[in-house]
Amino acid sequence: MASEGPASSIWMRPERATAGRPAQRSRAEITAAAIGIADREGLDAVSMRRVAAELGTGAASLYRYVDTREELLDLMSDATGTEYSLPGPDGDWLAGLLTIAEQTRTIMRRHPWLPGLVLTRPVIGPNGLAVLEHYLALLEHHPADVAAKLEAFAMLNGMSATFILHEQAGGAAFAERNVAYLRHALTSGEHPALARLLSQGPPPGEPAQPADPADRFRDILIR
Amino acid sequence: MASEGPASSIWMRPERATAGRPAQRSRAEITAAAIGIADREGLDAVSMRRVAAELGTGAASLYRYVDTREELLDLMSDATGTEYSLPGPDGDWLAGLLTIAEQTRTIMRRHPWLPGLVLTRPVIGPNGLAVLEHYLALLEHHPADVAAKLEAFAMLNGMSATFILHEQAGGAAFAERNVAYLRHALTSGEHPALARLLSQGPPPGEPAQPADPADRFRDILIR
DNA sequence: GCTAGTTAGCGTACATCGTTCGCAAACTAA
DNA sequence: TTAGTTTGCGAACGATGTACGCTAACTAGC
Repeated sequence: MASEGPASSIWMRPERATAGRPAQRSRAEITAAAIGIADREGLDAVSMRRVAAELGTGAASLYRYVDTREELLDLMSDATGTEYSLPGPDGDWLAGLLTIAEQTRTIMRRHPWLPGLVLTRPVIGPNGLAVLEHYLALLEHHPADVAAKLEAFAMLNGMSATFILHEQAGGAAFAERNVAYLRHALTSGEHPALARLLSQGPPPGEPAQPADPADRFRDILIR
Repeated sequence: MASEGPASSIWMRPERATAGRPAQRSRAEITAAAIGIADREGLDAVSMRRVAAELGTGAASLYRYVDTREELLDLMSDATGTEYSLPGPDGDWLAGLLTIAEQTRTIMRRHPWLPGLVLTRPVIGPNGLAVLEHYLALLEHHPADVAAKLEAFAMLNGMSATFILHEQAGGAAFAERNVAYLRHALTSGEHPALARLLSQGPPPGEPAQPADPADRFRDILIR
């Protein structure tokens, strides 16, 4: 019986047993394989069989390391926490926050599947906890109470994820469909008011002067 | 051949053909059934077979109305746009924006699956277009250019979705797991720094003075 | 009213998915 | 050496999204 109560996370279970046949693989190894597939082919390509094949093993074997596929996704999410560089605080907490947020953006651009996971299935593991710890240390002398700080952390992550999601969507298939429909709706002659409102600038989809997303990101966060 | 280019939305195809055997159902009818299931049993329960069964028909029949399941999700997303009440602008654009955002919150609470869809699969259909039109009308005399307004609209929706997602997560299974792990990590004796930082307030998971989410929502939006 | 032509309804089938079961192999502790 | 425990994993199950192909039901033109 490896599974415990209904509300326990994978990191509360020991990774390896002390007795019996030793495991050939590790959580980290499996997680890395899954992340590689997701980076290359998208999150949907991360099936148990596909990950197992990547490791040269059988699909059922993975269930010795992970209770469900969703737990594997949790491992992937948390693993990206190792990509942060968390220097000691230097007194300027705003600058510290911006540094975190900008690293978040870099990491999420490196792993296009991350924003979706963070938003739909937020999870805290050892690495996420380290980031949270750093964040709280930055704000140690800030007057706000802990609850507010935690909520702000959640909103900061959520906004970053949302921003990167939209940033990616610029060239993705979804935007094409939406732009196509917008054009269709405008061309159809209906919506004269909308046409007038939109005519104040360039047509959607191809801004004449595309602002650097990094700058826009910073502007939105700092306001 | 019903499908066109790779990047065209469902609303660019005519709903009903002029010739041939007339359809027994409509997009709206199918969408309503799907929304009902999602409201009651969650988005995962919205399978083609399940929706078809709800309508007393076969799964394959749905493909006469919709090319893929994802298109059905698009229909569901856009259909929620009919639940807005969009009064004519009265000059106070900030109040107008807040009214929209608060309706967004109400609608997303009524359809718990909506925030996830909005974030992962943003889509614009006829009803979403009406909301966008109203939003742009509110800001008609605002000095910002159209691109900035569109981006602000996207961020407003994204932030609303993120907020409701976290609001819902308060009692959901994910939070339990995370809180359980946090407690586990703190109890384990490691992370003395984190323990100190968190001790400035009540333990996580059970805030002593839970603020009204509606107020928090307004505060965050207005700042 | 008849005949083409076109579309809808849908049973069936297929590939793929997450997951479970059960057994043999491989190890630790005594 | 033995008993106990855990791992690896082939095979199977149920559910999923979707393509195919047939029949039934309709419209348009005569």
